[in-house]
Amino acid sequence: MRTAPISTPVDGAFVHPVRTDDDLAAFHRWMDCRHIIAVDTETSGLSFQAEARLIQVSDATAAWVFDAQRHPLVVDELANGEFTMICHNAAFDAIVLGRLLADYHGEGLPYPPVVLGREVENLMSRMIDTQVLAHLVDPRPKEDGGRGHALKVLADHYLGAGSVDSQDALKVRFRELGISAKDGFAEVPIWDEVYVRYSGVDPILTFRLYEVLAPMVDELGLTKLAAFEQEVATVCAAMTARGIRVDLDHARATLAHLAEERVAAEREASIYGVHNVHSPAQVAEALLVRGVELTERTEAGAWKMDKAVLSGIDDPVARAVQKAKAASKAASSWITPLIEQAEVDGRVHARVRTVGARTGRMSVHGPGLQQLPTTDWRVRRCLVPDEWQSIVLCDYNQLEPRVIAYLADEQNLITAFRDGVDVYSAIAERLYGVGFPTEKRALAKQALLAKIYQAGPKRLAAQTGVTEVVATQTMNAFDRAYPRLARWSKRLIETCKFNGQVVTTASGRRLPVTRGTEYRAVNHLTQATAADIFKGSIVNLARAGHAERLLMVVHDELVLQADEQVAGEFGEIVTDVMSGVLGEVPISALAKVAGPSWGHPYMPVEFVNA
DNA sequence: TGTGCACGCGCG
DNA sequence: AAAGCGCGCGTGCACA
Repeated sequence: MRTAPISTPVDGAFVHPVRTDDDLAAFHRWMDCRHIIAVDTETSGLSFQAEARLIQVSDATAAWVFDAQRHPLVVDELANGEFTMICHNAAFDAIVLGRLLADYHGEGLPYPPVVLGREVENLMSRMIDTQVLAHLVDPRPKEDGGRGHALKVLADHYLGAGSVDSQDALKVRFRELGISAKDGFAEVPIWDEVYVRYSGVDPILTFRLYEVLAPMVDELGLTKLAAFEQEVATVCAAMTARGIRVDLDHARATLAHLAEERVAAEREASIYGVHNVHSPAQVAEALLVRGVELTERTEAGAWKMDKAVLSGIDDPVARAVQKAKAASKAASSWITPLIEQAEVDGRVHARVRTVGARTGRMSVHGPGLQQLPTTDWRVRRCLVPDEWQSIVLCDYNQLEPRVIAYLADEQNLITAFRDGVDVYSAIAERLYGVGFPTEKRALAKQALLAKIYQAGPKRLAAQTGVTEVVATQTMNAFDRAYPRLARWSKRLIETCKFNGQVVTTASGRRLPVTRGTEYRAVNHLTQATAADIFKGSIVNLARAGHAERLLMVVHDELVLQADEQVAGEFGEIVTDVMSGVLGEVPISALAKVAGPSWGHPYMPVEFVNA
């Protein structure tokens, strides 16, 4: 008995539920000799351990839909087949399928991290991600004049307007069934016709999207870059699957301390009438009442009440508000997410968007491990290595300054890098002469960063505390001391204004130029080139056979774990992999053995031995 | 109740 | 003529 196919709003496309032996036989006849298919999964939610509900396999017109919990052999076939799998956001599906495989192989929760990582790596290595391809063709997010990279908008654009939105259709269906939008994906009956229809439509659109994007990728000269991104994504998906162990005892104890700190500071603030420290309007009001002069306004015209403003106000209200906000920030932005997002295995499995930024930089979320504070060591202290392992941190030395020196062919900077001297001191020396006052080093450093970010004197002044006049003099002196850098930036911006729609990095990565903000191209080119170098180190680490040691990536830093006894040597191996040259510019990295937690290098000495 | 914007703040 | 780039994510607040 065959189950009746379900029609779809997509032209010529049908969805075949696989519920009987005859359905399965028909699927196998369809699959025979295929070398490329689209794969998608539906889950009960978006968290790492969300339950798999449906698995969909398709070409451009036919989708086959499986009950994920009832078809172990299909998952095995996907994992061990010879075909390529097209997915939209492949890491998500690879992890869902990898967890199913671990289940079927009798691993059960919690999965051994390395086993799960290998399943995911194997699956990922045979997937092509249309989200990545779309990003390479046009990396602009919605908020930045682009389309973003959601399946729906990409289908609309590349396959013709009016494509169906499965998410919207499903939300309507959830409402019909009387289920909240939040719980819909967990509670909608597996064989609900609407659910199955739209679950099948997604891989069909993904397959069609691939057929359009693949030739574009080739025509734009992005074939090699796409393969490179694929390797990066494979390493990062396996890293997510393995996760990082959380010291939950330490996390809970820290949370309690932070609550005490917050309560004490809030009590202090409430004496002065501030009952909500997170309401800038209320804080401003309380300060004005106390006769404090406010000058800065926000974009929307309200009184600016950020850290920079508050720290410049000598008043108990400002101090109490800052203290309360700091404690609350640490608790709700980091410690609580670490506790809540730790899975049954006691680990966080942060996801990596390998093409997260429009520059090709990666971003991490769920939780956002790239933003953990460096000043409050208690937060990173919550993340610990596996048994008998030691955390090792390896980061590039001044990667972006080296990159911009290379791009601009600025010999006056390149010389400093080649000589291996402290580059910020070298800049200060060029600006202020031998024996410059030590505090000038920080100004010189910020001046270089200002060139990288295309900041002006106003910003440099605010950042460093010098007057705007001094900041202007500094920037001018910088341009005289590094004339090739100044000329390169100026020419790049002019070229972009004249005929620039897109600039490309050496890897071929496309960086669209937005009219009116052509100056950003200087930063985009620098940041994107640095991102390519960083990703190269990940690929090389994998090729050297050490990818399984990777715990997290933070823009120019690799967080790894290694056997305690060899952690120091391992750090050297990794920094060797990371190091190299960019033209004449040496690219170097430094390893640090952190030991029992990611937070240890950030602790004051008296804590380390305690 | 859910959503989007403004603001703030952490990182590189 | 002048321009601080790139993210994730929490709270407050207005509005559907």
